[in-house]
Amino acid sequence: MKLTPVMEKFVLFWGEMGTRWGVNRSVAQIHALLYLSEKPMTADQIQETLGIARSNISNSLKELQSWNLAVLTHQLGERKDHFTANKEPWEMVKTIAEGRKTREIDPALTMLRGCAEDLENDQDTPLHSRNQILAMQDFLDEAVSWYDQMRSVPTPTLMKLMRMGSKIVALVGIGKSKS
Amino acid sequence: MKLTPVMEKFVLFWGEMGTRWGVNRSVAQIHALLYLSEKPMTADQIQETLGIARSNISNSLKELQSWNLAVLTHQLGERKDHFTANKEPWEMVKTIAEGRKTREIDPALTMLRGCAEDLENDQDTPLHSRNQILAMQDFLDEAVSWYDQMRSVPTPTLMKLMRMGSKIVALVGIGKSKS
DNA sequence: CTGAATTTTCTGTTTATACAGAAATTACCG
DNA sequence: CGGTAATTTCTGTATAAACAGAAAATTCAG
Repeated sequence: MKLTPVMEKFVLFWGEMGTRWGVNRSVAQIHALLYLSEKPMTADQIQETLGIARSNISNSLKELQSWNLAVLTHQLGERKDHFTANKEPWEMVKTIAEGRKTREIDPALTMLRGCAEDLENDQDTPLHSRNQILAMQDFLDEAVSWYDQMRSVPTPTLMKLMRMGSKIVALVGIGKSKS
Repeated sequence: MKLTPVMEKFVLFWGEMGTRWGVNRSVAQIHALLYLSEKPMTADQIQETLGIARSNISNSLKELQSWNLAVLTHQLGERKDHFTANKEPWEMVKTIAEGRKTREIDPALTMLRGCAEDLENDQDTPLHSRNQILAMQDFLDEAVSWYDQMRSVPTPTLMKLMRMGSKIVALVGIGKSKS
């Protein structure tokens, strides 16, 4: 697939973007390409389009699959593996959120719970530091509990919630009365 | 300041965490340390505690300041610069969100707007790809508009909203009736 | 079972980032 | 206007990640 200048601009920027979020450039570029592409692409097609080494494509696709950001599909009568990405930005964000939660937030909570346990028989850690650690744990616990609930809310509902913006505050009636 | 084992565990983990989010280890460690510390710390104290080079501390503090995650304070009668971090997890997250928005989302939107402009006089880009680019722009526009509204909501209100979890969906009456 | 197509793993190279130590600059005291 | 404390910038080095090409392994058709 030949990229038009606009598509190239998009793919390159997405690649740069990725690096800032701890994703490597190739992975992000391939993801952008699949996002733009109407049809599933083979590793060879990706290679021709982006001009990066075949082995990198393979590893990057594996990485994208592990995040559920790319899925392997088969085309009728074709032997090669084809890959697609979800085309809905909202679903994409949800997928990324899910990945980051399991890879980063959950381990962080495990660590924090470990800290909390250690603190029970610890006379040395200053009170303020103890409290800070526990406060972080509480915060993440709450955030995860919120996330777990929102996860089950269907995307169209989430979209509506988002479009309400801060109007939601008045609607649920908090902030005006002291509670 | 001497770190107890628990504090060390926290700081080290935070450092690892940072690398996954595109922040370098030293920066994240220093931030964690300031988060734990009751009193503002000098660069020298940080150096003694974490054992990383003086120059790194300097650069890392500059980085943290550019994110508003560390602020320079002066202690009475002390000549050295002292640094503190916000101790509230919520405020911390808000600060990070603000930084990422201006550094990453805003430029992304600028790029996308540029693409949209280019697309006006572009006959080559396939329809599907056009639509994907525009869909991403719409999504980010909406997300930013939502964020701009939420930014002005006071933290305690945000906390209450979060504690409501998905109950909020029923309260605002969406999802049940078709709209 | 053989051979071609396809994908993955392996190995060395390049590139970018993190980092330390020294030098230089800046700020502040008497 | 020195002199010293404090901080930042500069320069080289070490480390880790990204990457390419080749080799190996796997898959599938006939």
